[in-house]
Formats: sequence, structure tokens, C-alpha cells
Amino acid sequence: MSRAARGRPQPFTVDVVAVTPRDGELAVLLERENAGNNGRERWMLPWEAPRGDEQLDDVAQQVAREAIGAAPSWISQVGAFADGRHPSDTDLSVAYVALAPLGTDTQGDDRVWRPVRDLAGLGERQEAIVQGALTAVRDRLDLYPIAFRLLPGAFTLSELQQMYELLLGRRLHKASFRRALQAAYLVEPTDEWRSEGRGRPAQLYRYAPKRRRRSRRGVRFDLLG
Amino acid sequence: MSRAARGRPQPFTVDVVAVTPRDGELAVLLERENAGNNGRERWMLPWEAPRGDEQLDDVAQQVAREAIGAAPSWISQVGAFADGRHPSDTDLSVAYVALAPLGTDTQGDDRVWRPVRDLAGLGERQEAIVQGALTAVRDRLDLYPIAFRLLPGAFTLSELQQMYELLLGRRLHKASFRRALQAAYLVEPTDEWRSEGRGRPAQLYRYAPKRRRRSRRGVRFDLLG
DNA sequence: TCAATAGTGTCTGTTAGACATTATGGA
DNA sequence: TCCATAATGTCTAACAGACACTATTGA
Repeated sequence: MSRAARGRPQPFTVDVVAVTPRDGELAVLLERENAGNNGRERWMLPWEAPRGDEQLDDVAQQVAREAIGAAPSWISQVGAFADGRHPSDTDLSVAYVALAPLGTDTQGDDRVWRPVRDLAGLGERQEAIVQGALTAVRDRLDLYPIAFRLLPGAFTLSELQQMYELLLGRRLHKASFRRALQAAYLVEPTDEWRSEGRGRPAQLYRYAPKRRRRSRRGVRFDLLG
Repeated sequence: MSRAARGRPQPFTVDVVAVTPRDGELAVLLERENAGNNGRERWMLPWEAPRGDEQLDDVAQQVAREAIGAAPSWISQVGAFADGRHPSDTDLSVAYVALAPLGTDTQGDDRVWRPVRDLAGLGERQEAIVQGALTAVRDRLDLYPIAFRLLPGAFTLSELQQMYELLLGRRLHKASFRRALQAAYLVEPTDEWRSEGRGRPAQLYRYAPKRRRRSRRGVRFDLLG
């Protein structure tokens, strides 16, 4: 950071999209914007204008921790956004996406988990930021343990598969999913089982990556065309 | 953009990593930094502090066009960088990567294509930006026609394969590469051939995506572990 | 003719998805 | 007992890589 700006608030913000699974869909954390209460409610993503001597990642981590009420299980920069109105009236926002494990709850009326299909009350820029964050999560799903970070430490393979299905937005084949998981040496079984209603109880697993994948066969041409 | 900042220079920069193939490796465009010539040369990425009423993408496009001498064949945001020294002494840079087709040349001593393995003279922040840009290019290679945009309008399949190999940093299997390309309906043959030295002449192709890929089989677990 | 590169056909091992089957609990 | 879910085995089609072969030019 420049000497001039040391300690003073920056003319840009760090915005955090906190994501968690909730009621079978993804939800993001919104805070009430206590601007002039002229009729309809206005909401916003948690944000902060960093001081001049802070690193972006540290600020994002801090904003996420305060909003979620615990350290995020994963955090990553999404990009810079300048279009549209922002609660801070700054010209630029650096966006981050942060993951909160399943079951993370908030308290109070001014901080809520809202399903991503209904972001009414959010400003233009922050709505674009949420879309960018969700795209970033999907794009990085195969490289980072995102699905695992949205689950508690112990989980069933069906829960893990459902998390992947939720993030990808499509169904997966059970046998294939487990075969690929096995081959990747990413999980190890615990000696616990969980019984939910009817049906055979499921064994609990934990995330415990062992080997490194080094495949990358061929090239993929997944261009939209 | 906020009313306050309209028309005035912003307290951040838009930095552009212009990339082109050159002598069988990737090169980025550097400009001479005419700061106090105290001994060793200093170089920098092209950058600009946008006015308050400009959109980021437009500024990046403009910076790229001026640096390359022509419109970039593809451009995309990489992210925001705040660490390390920057020629502008601003606290933040929004980085873009821009592609220049093979054969794009520069003129003058103050603007050169430098191979990515030797970025001596570049400041800390911009060196991190270049690394981020190269990573972004590799990560998006399967989703955007990056390799095609680094080639002229007509190219041989061997040239296309070599471009993929250059970007991926590994050799590819010729028959498999062509099979996958065929299946993706991305190119169409022209009625021209090119003869280079010995060997059978190669047919020229052009980028002409026809159908949409809709495969995405299974899940990939490419986590590092 | 030889060397070099383009382009293609065939074989094989790997993998994804369909399908079926067994296992194990609760109602 | 029936039903629901877990977990796994088998079959097949698609695909990647190896290999070999033909095609076509310049030296």
C-alpha cells in the first residue's frame, strides 16, 4: 500500500458473498441496509472499505468472519466490479466468495441467509457480484474442495453427492460418482454410521486427501461455439 | 461510477497483460518505465488510471489496443491486486489479460515482447499480475477459444495443436487431438494448403464453431490433495 | 530415393452410465 | 412383511493413447 493511504479508508470496498446450503438450495448472507427507510427494504452484502495498510485477503477474511460468526471454511477472490450502485457509493468493489458449512446460523433480523433465486432488495453491483461468485464456485469445483467445505467434518457419501448436485445444478450417477471418488483418494471412512428414517444406515466419511491426481488426459473443447 | 469521481482520475489502475506466442514460447508486452534512470532498467505492464465515468472493460480494451497497436482478439478480467509496488503508486490494480494473434509486432525500443520466463525489471505487483494472467488463461482454455485467438484466421491443425501444447505446457497425442476437435465441430477446412519446407503440405482451417457441446460427463476430482 | 511432415485406421485399456442385485435398517 | 436407502457388481458404449500405416511434398 502506498504511504499516502496508510491507515486511511480506501476509496473502494471489499465485498463478501458468504454461501451456505440451506433447505436444499444455496443461500447467501445479506445484511439490512439501514439507509433512509423509504418504503421497500434494502439489503446488501457484507462489505468494508479497508484501511490503506491492509491486504485484500485479510480484509475479506475479516469481513467474512464477522458476517458468518465464524471463520469461513474457504475463501477466494472473485474479481473487481465497478458497474451499478453500491451502498458505499464507491466506484469499485473487490469481491470475494466465502463458504460457511452446513448448519451455520445467524441471529437477529438484520442478517439473513437468502436463497440465491430471490435477491430482491440487493443493489445492481452487488447482484452482479453474487452471480460472479456463484459462477466462480462452479468453475473451481473440480480444483478446490468446495463441496467438502460446505459440509460438516463427517458426512455420508449421499450427502456429498447431493452437495455436488446442488452446486452443479444437475443430477449425478451414484455408482460413477463413488467410483471416481474412490479413485481420487479424497475421503476415508470413519467407524460411525448414521440412520435417517427408513433405509439402511450410511457410513460417515471425512475429507482426507491422500494422493495427488496427475491425469489431465487429452484436451477438452467445451467452448460454447 | 459515483458522481463525485466523474471525470477525475481514479485512485486505482487498470493493468493489461498482453500475451502472444513468440519463438515457440509465450511473451507479454512490456513498456519502459521512464522513472529516474538509476542504473538498471525498469519495465512495466501497460496501465491506466481510468476516469470516474469509464467502465473497467472499456478501459482495459483501450489500454490493450494502444499497447498492441490493434484490437485484442480476446480480453478478460483476471482479478484485483494490491500487494507490492506499482509504477502508479496506487494501492490497487485491476488486471486484465488480452490476446494478440501470432505475428503481432511492436515498434520502438520502449515497447517489447518479453518471454514470460524472463520478466526482469518488472515490479512486484505486476509480476504477480502476469502470473495470475497466465494461470487464468490456462484455467479458461477449455471454455474460451483462446488458442484460436492466438492464431491467425487460417491455420493448420498442427499449428493449433502446438498452440495448445504451448499453453498447457505438455505434449498432446496427435490422433486424439484431431478426433476430439472433429467431435467438437469447432473448425472447418478452407480450400487452401500450406507447404513449409519438406513434408506433405497441410490443409488450412478456420475457427467456425457449429454445435454446442453439452457433455460434462461425471465429476472431476482434480484437487491437489 | 530418402527424409520429413500430414493425415488416418486399428487396437487396447480406461471410464462413464445403465441396470441389476445385495445389504440393512425402519414402519 | 414391505419399503426405502446404502452399497456394489456387471455390462456396454464412448474415449484416450499407442502404434502403424498411407499420402505428399522437398532435398
